[in-house]
Amino acid sequence: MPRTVTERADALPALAEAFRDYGFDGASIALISKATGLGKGSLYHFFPGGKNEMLAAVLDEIEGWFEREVFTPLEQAREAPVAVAAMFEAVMRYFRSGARVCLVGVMSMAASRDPFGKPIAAYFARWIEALAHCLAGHGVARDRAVILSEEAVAGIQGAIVLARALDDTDAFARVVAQHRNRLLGALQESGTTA
Amino acid sequence: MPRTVTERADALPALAEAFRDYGFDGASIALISKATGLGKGSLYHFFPGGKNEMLAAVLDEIEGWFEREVFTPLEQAREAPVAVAAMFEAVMRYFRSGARVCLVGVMSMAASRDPFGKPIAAYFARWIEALAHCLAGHGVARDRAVILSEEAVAGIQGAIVLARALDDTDAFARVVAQHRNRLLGALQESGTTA
DNA sequence: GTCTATAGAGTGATAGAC
DNA sequence: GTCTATCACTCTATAGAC
Repeated sequence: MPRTVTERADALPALAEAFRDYGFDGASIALISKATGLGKGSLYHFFPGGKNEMLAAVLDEIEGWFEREVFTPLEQAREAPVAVAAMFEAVMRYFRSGARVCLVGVMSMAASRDPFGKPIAAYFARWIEALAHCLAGHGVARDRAVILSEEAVAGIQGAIVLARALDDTDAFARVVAQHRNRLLGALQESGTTA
Repeated sequence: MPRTVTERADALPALAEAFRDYGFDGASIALISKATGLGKGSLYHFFPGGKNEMLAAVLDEIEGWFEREVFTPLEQAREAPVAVAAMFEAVMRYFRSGARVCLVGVMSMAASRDPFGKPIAAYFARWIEALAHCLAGHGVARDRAVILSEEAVAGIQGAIVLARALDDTDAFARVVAQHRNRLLGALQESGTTA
């Protein structure tokens, strides 16, 4: 009967999806069990800390994904315009044009966020920092790079809210494109071409 | 023992606060009862539809407030720059510089939103429409007015997410100021001064 | 036997509804 | 206050891998 040799990490995508779809409070253990295909026994074996540990693991995986796919590429970029464009493409794909919510963003507004305040803050701070570093490294004044980055990251979060509210992924695409063009424009003005 | 002459409307502010602070799922009837000072009996007397009806009433009140304080003033504005500036001031106050979440925005991302999809969509559509009308009425090209408005409304929502995540109301102020200045700049360019 | 992954009955507490 | 359903979580039992 046992021994399906499942690893804890294998459950994370389904877990993340459950939290995204139903929220932290809304995702009951019964629902999570169904979503992951894991019995309660396995769930509590892998996550002895219960739901909190499950969410912590999911947030950690998300942070890891962004670190690899977004933050590091931005910081190591040789050509800022290419890196910035790539970031926006990655974000469009990841959030499915606003049809998929940002779990970190959702948790930042939830009451149940308290135990997760640090990873949540770190995610956004890291994103802004990486983007600003990329801009500043290519001639944009540091102060301006930071405010532009804050604005873009906030804009992406807001675009998700808008797209979900209006049930309109085009709205997401339009808003995100505005921010992309603004950043690319700032890079062009500031001119260190490579 | 009864007859404290409370009206249903009197409970709405406390109800709204409870939903904002704990989320729809997180706000239990027991908690709501304490927050409003109303017993369960009174709550179900005023809101026979239970929690769903409570949230619907709160969303309706919020929509009413924005209609009076934000949407209508924008549409009837004689001087667009003044009206736009006033909108941003009202928003800064209402959301307490990002310390207070937008209940409509939060609900747009929640799974429990299903029954509330229409008022949620209407709130954002109305906001964008009123703002775009104000801009377009003062010389900004219609298409540009719409995308600028979408971007600003999304930006405000994103600024709330960011401020909560970073626990930094200054970030909210900075991002919102960027959007305010962009709209005021667009009005200045387009020039029909009144 | 020991260890790990599994299923799921059973725990008390608390939910929303009336 | 009373109802039933469901909550997060615990525990026992067990099946294979060593």
